This record gives sequence, C-alpha cells and structure tokens, in this order.
Amino acid sequence: MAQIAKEAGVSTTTVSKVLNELPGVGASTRVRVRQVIEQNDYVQNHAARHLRKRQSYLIDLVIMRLEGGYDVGIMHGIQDALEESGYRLVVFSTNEKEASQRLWLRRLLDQSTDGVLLLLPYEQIGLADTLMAQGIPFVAIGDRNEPTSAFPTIGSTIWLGGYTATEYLISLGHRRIGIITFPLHLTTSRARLAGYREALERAGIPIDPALICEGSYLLGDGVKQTRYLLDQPDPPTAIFAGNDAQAAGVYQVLYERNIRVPDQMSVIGFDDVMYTAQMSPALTTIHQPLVEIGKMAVNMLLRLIAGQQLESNHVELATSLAVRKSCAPPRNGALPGRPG
Amino acid sequence: MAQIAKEAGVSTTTVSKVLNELPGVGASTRVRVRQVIEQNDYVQNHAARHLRKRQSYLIDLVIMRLEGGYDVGIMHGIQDALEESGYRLVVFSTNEKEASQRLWLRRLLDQSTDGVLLLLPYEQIGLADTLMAQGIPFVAIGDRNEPTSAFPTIGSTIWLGGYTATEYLISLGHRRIGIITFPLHLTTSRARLAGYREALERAGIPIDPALICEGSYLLGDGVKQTRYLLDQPDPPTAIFAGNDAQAAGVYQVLYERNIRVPDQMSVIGFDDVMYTAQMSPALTTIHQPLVEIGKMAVNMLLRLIAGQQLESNHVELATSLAVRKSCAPPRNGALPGRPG
DNA sequence: AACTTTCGGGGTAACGTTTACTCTGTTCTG
DNA sequence: CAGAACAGAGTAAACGTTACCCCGAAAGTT
Repeated sequence: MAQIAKEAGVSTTTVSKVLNELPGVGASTRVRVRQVIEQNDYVQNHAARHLRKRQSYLIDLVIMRLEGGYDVGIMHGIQDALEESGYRLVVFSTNEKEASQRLWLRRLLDQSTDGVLLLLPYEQIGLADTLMAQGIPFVAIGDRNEPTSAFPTIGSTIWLGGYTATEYLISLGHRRIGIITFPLHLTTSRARLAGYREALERAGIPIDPALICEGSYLLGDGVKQTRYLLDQPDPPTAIFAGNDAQAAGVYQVLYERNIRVPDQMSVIGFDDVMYTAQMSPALTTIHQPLVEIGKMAVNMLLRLIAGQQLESNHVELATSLAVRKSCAPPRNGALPGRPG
Repeated sequence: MAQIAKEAGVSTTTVSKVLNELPGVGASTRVRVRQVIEQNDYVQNHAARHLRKRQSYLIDLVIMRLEGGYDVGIMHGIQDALEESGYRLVVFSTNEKEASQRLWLRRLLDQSTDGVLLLLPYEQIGLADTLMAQGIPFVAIGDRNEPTSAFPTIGSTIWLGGYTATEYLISLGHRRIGIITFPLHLTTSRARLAGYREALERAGIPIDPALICEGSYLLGDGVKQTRYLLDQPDPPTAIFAGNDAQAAGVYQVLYERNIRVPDQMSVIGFDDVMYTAQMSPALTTIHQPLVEIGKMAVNMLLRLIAGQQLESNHVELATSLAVRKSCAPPRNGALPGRPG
C-alpha cells in the first residue's frame, strides 16, 4: 500500500480512503489512485485488514457430516448468496464427535469468524448457547425442536408438506396410505404426521394406527418399516416416506419383492434432494426449497452481522409438491406374495 | 496476551514462546504461564497471528459445483485429514462462471490462503498456472488430462478399474458387454476404455465397436446411450457405465422397459459414490477410494505448505471392485421388446 | 581464575491496514 | 476584509502477535 501511495504521490491514508470508498478525497485524486492500484494489481492484505477492523470476512458453516442430499442443496443456496458478498465460507464437520466440536468452538472465539450457520440435526445444537454467550451472530437451519427458540432459525412448512403429500395420494384414489416418520419426539416429525392426519380427516378416511410407523431418518429404516407395512394383512397402496433416503429404502424392498412403482405401489418422499431424479422411477416428493433456505439463511446472517434487527426470528419457506413418476392411482387386486 | 503476561509476571515474549512451544523458557515458568492461560480462557487472536506469521491457517477447496456424489466423498476425506491439523477449510464453488473464478482468485492473492485443493473437471484448471505463478501451494484432485503435468495431482487407477469391471462381467459369463464412456479426448476416459479392451482381449472375446458409445458424465447420457445399446439387433447382456450417475440413467431406461436388473441385464458403475447404496438394486461398481484420495490430497498439500518436497508429483490410489446386486450371469433368451 | 558457552528471559520493532486527529489552504458569510 | 466553515490530504497511533537481538547469570572449559 505504501508502494501505491508513493507512486500516486499521496499518503497511505488517502489510498485507504479510496479503497474503502470513504469521503474526504477529491475526485481527481480518487481517479489517479484508482489507476495506480489497477496498474499494480494491488490487493489488500487480508490479515492486516482483519486485525484492524475486527472483521474476518469469513463465515462458518457447521455441519454434522456431509450426507450428499439435504445438506448439499442448502450449501448451494449458501454459496449462491455468498458469491458477491465478499465473504468466504468455512465448512466444518463435527463428525458427530463432541471433542471436535469443542475444539472448533475454541477456535471461533479468536474473532476469526464473523458469523455462523448451524446445520445440525435436532438437539445437537448445544452450540447455540455458547454462540449466544459469546455474542457471535448465527442462524440455525432446519426445523428445530423448539420453534420458539431465542435464536434465529429458518426452515420450511413441514405440516403443509405432510398435508400436501397425503392429499395428493388421496386425490389419486388411495385410501390406505402408510407413513414412515422420524422419531416422534421431534417437532418436525410430529408436524408432518399432523399434516397427514389432517388430510385423511378432511377426506373422511379413518386413521389406521397400523399404517403409521416410526423410524429414524436413514435408508435402513425405510427398508425395515416397508417390510413391516407390506407384511400386514391389509397392506397400504401407497407409502409416504419421512425423507428421500427412506424412500430409497422403500424402493429397495419393493424391488426385491418385485412390486412395481407406481403401478402396484405409490411412493412419495420428502425433501427433494438432488438424487431423487436419479432414482428409478423418478421419485415424486415434497419439495423443500433447499436452495432458497440456504440463501435466506445467509441473508439473515449477514443482516445480523451488520447489526441490523431481523423482522422475524423464525422464518419458514413454503414446501411444494414435486410430481414425478412414483405415484399413480391404486390398482385393484392384492399384491403378489413374496417371491421365491 | 498482555493481560496474561502481567498475571504470570513475565513478558509477552515469554507468553508467545510458551504458546508456540518454542525453546527459551524454563520448565517452571512454562507451567505457570500455561496455568494462567487456562484460567483466563485465553485464545490467540487469529488476525494478528496471521499478519505476523504470514500464515492464515486456511486452505481453500475450489470446486465447480457440489454434486453430491464424487465430490462429497472426497470432502469427507479432506475434512478427516484436516481435523487435527489446525487448518480450516474454505469451500468455494466457481458455479461454472469464469468471472466468479477470477474474483476468487484475486482474493487469494492477499495471502489469505495457505494452500489450495483443486477439484475441477478436466481442463477447467487454468487456475493451476496462476497458482504456480503466484507460488501458492496446491494439489489437483482427479484424473487429469496430462498425468505428466508440472503440478502435483492425485487420482486413482482408472485403467485397472476398467479392466477389473470388465473382467468381472466376463467371469460371470458375459460375452457382449456394452460400455458407455466419457468424451474420448480425455485421458481418464481412454484409460477406462483401454482396460475394457485389455480384459476382452485376454479373454479372447472380439471387440465390437457397436457396443462402445461415448457420452458425457451426466445421467442424461446414460439414458440416451442405454437406449442406443438396447435398440441394437444384438444388444449386450451387461452394461458398464462411465460413472454412477450414468448408471442411474441406465437403471431408468431398464425400469421403463421393464428389464430386471440383474436377472435380464447386468449393470456396473464407476466411482462408488454415496448414493449407489440407495439405488435399487444396489449398484455393483468400481470403488474409487474417494475418502483416501481426499486425505492424501490434504497430506500432500500440508507437506507442500511446510516446504517439504513430495516423493512423487503424481499419486494414484488403487480402485477396487464393489460387488453389490446389479450383476449376475447372463440369461439365455432375447430381451423383451419395448413395452407399449 | 578468566574465558566461553548455554540458558532463561526481556525489549523493541515490525507485519499492513484503518482511523482519530491535525494541518493547510480555499471559499463563504456578515 | 476578518473570521468561520469546510474540504482535501497527511500524521501517527493503534490492532495483537512474533522475530530478532540483547542481557545477565549460571555452568562448563582451559
């Protein structure tokens, strides 16, 4: 910078003012300094700037472990929103280890981050308290257990998603609709189930508890619960999975048993992650606006960093139905028995 | 830090020495200073350290766009290897935009990165030259067009993968094996094809050019080329896809046409990305050690950053066969015609 | 005993910015 | 025309570390 100042015949102060677009510099000087800067390919030193301004221009994304679905969609949104902002994104996986979380946390306290995005499942976010205590701005992404939490969160309309999916299946003519949920102590899970119930009730279809089964958010549970559903005396004609990974599990069982989707069984997922298009047949699912959620999270965070107040501490974006090829009207006639 | 120094009755110099584990401090003093540091929950200021040491403890990963397969596997490896290193990972998506790449590059020049991992397809890496010119350490991940390149690269044994996959299908009894490749001007693509040829030749099976078709690395091309293969007068009994996404495209066509995998058609993929397990039936594929590649890339980079020489500029890790459920011995009898 | 080496430790000056403050002309006001 | 007001530009002091050099004392060497 001293170099620039000398060449332009001004002081470093003036150069700094030009770079930061501060007032107090004459128009002609400003132009001249700009030119010299261009010519020399000068870039500000990040560290010095960081030290002086107490801003790192870094924001941290904390994630349990990159799964390749939900999280990737959100990361796209984050990257998009950050692109022009001048901020860089630091990604940190906790790998489900407490210790590594604490290690990371310590490192955040040295003012090396301007804000944090939390993309952690459910209660995992003990981090939130620490961040609040430290006064580090942050936003929690995903549907939290306590929507009334003191910190900013962003999610989507889960209840509506549950309702929409169920209503769609009903509109196709299904009466016996199986649903696989997440652990029911989670708000998000209960919301989805409530939407399912509401849709059935409105259609005047009695709710059969035998068609509701609880699983985790993993593919394996999709497999297990599907077997359970199919082995009932009066199995469903459609299955509503808790997320797309579970739906993949549903597909596996159906494929094994030679049950065609959607001819013999309709399947609907939740989330609309990237690989749904790669499933055969393409999965009809409830679309969560993952990219938009990511973008919005960044916008909220940047506003917090800038010291602005958020209009609302809790934002929900709308889910919608993504119709692909895994749902059809039910066929009459019983399912084929187990092969072999 | 001044605070700590005062409380421990030493100078900041000594505190610094303790923190950096430098010699020149007595054992008892060292312990005392440590205690005071603990008590005060003191953390070093990142910016100041960065400014003084000219090290940011940040490394940048440049990626075109997170896809959720190949890249996620590699990121896992990177995260694992970085966990204890004290480095943080900055992720940057170029989003296929030249402009945004240049923007990013400018920002790197302010010494705000200690090293770069390049995870870009094929020739996209014009970046490499700039990085070399700037003297920024970097490693390119993935199988490059020019394995003899001047910069460090890491990949896997593609030729062997092509050979192994083909040999496996032959061992199951297949004689007519279709292969879908990437654009053939790419080394990686040619290597795979050469492996395929070698396996056929060794088995004494003549090579039928009609069974070799060129595509991109996308699912859509898997669809297109599969249709082409199936519509031939004497279609293959097995298809070797260029990667797992292509294999998903193969699955789609087979599902549409009601051709069962693996009973009526064997399918083998390449890469072994996360979601192969979610495909129905689970995809047999050539496993690329993505996690290990990521780890190794980090190790190489850290060594470069430390100013050490690498034993070899170009590292290849071994591919292997991941047997799942999409391959079986061929059945006699023609495939069913097109449905409808 | 005088000299040299080693060790523990401190003082000071950077590192490259930003910013509060000062200074110098020029223009405006009464 | 004197004084105020103001704009443009510069001075110097931070920001929190670490690198380098120095000093004094203890220990080892001749």
